[in-house]
Amino acid sequence: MRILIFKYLAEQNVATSLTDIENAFDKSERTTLYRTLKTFEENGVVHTIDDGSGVTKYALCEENCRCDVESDLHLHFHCSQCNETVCLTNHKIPQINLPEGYLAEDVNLVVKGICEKCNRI
Amino acid sequence: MRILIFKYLAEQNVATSLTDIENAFDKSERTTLYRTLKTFEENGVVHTIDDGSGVTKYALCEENCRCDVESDLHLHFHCSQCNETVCLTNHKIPQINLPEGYLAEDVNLVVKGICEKCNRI
DNA sequence: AATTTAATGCACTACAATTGCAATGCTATG
DNA sequence: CATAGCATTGCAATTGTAGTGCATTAAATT
Repeated sequence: MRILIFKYLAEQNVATSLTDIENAFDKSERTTLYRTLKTFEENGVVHTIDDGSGVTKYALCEENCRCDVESDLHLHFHCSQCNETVCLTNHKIPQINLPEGYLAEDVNLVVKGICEKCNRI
Repeated sequence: MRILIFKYLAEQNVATSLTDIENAFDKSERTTLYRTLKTFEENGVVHTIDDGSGVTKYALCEENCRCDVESDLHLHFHCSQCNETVCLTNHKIPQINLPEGYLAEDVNLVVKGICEKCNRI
């Protein structure tokens, strides 16, 4: 089952919500998926994305992803038209200057707009 | 009632969740607050922040805030210790380079870590 | 084979977000 | 002043996601 989930995620090139996965496998249970994804996350296989749509989405980590040891530094793009979220892994988050006394541990950067696919139509 | 809510928000220097406001006014209803805030948001009085805590937070827009006409460009800091979210209105979001074909409409940048207050303790 | 451990499925809870509808209050106009 | 129309508020209920508890099944270890 975990392997199936992994494969499914590998096929997607966009971040996928729990419900999406659930619909893809109408065999399996939400709980299983939920816990599987949690396990994946703990072991640095996937990372979660909060794209502001109110639903947590999941995406496989890249080969050299180090989101388990340091913050996940690439940005995400959420299309307000097709509602898809893509990882722009090549677009790193620029250095953020914080005021004195603030200590950054993690950075979440989500850009909303129209994705390339919808823009073409 | 709306004026009371506005005043309350003006007193806060951190972004405030619906529940926070609800507790502050144990007279009023969630629905009223909810709709009031929605009205405020539509009219550019407040902006909502998704700081990743799973709860939408609200903060008054600045004097010269133009988040109704263009994206709200300042960043937010969410303290993982005291759980407060502050608007770092002086810290603008740097220009983001997107791949060809992508059109940005809004940018949401939340930095998580330890805030100045908690860091001092 | 028996015992232990991991994985799965079902049922349920918790909480934020949201909506429908009725009741109330306010305003404008005849 | 009456009343019709609209905005605001309150209550109840619904939706949807996240998460937990427990029993059952599958797998691994001895």
